[in-house]
Amino acid sequence: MVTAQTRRHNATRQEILDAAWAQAEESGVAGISLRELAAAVGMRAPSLYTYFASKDAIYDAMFTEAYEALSRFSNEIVVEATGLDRVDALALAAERFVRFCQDSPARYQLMFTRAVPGWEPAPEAYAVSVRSYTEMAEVLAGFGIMSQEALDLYTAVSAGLAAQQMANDPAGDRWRRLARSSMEMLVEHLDRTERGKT
Amino acid sequence: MVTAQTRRHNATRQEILDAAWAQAEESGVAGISLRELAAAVGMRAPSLYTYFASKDAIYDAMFTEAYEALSRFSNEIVVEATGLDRVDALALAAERFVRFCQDSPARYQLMFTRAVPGWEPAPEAYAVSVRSYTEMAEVLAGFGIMSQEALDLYTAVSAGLAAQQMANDPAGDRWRRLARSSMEMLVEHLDRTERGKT
DNA sequence: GTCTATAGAATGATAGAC
DNA sequence: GTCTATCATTCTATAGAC
Repeated sequence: MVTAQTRRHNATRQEILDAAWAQAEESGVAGISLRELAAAVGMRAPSLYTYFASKDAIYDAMFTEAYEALSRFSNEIVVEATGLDRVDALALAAERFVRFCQDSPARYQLMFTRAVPGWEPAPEAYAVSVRSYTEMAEVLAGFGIMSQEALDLYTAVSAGLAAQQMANDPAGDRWRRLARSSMEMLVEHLDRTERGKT
Repeated sequence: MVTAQTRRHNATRQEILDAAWAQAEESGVAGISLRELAAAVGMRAPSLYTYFASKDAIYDAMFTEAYEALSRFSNEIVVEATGLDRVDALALAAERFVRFCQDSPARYQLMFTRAVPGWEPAPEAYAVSVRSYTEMAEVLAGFGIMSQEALDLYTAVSAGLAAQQMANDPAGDRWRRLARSSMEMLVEHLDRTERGKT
């Protein structure tokens, strides 16, 4: 049973996480300081330890939130892509994925680069990311990406669009706008090479 | 004129940089500590300031070295690709580029992710990276990548192969081995869409 | 050019009062 | 659950002797 007390506890926990994201956007994921973070939610640093066992536990919670957001993203794409053909669906997914990355550079750092020296996700947090990947694979299977190799090629292209966009034009659309043509490229390649594969 | 003294000075500078790379591979680029770095070359931390004006200056020198290595890489590719057709040449370039990234995860971090909070390359170091990019564009033009859009698509695909390889299989070849098929994909796409473009 | 000593600040984390 | 006080480090960087 969820008491009023635990509800309040969880709400405060969430406030801390939100402030942590804000600070990560400002100073980089590795630049989070517990003193500053506490100040942002009207506390002193030691009080944070009521809500998180350590700084690494905060990173784990953020990492988990990030992959939960990616799961929601996948589900949204499924809905929006209903009735579209393969190329349109994949183009939508890739274009939105680059947007998802641009929405939060800090989140991108945390999810896809090893930005925090000495930290790696705890097993439970890592499991969330694996589940999110599996969901994404299922969504893409619905768009005709059936083999492991096709999936790896799709992830390479969309990760590449995102990586170039984030590194060289984080606020623009220089690579994002290539989502459609790159997915035409991918689909025609798969049609040519994967006839009859599972 | 280069005196024996400045030659020794430069040699020590290089020793420090080599040790910095070693430490970056060990602890991440952001994890370099001047005390440890000095100890690795048999000095105390303050002595480093004879060779570099600041920690950021060390990052700038490393960044410069990294892009100089990428320039040498481009030149090697040109030599090795002599006589190959477009697809073979591009496949070679992409496969080697992923290897180049895998050769040094720390270098990859420094070049392509914002891994050091609060640091960005000084103008002079940045200029080296721009020059390296220009050289690479010339090499790729020789391989039939003529338009800006074609170049952006090529960089997206090869950056994507590298990003996925580094993030998910840093010691393996799961994405690197897709270099050839992804370049076939790219070339056939360009042949289809870029007939008659400059 | 290298050292000792140290400034000056920041860090994550804990003890224990309230 | 929050606080003050503080531990125990770590950090980059500088002053000044040799």
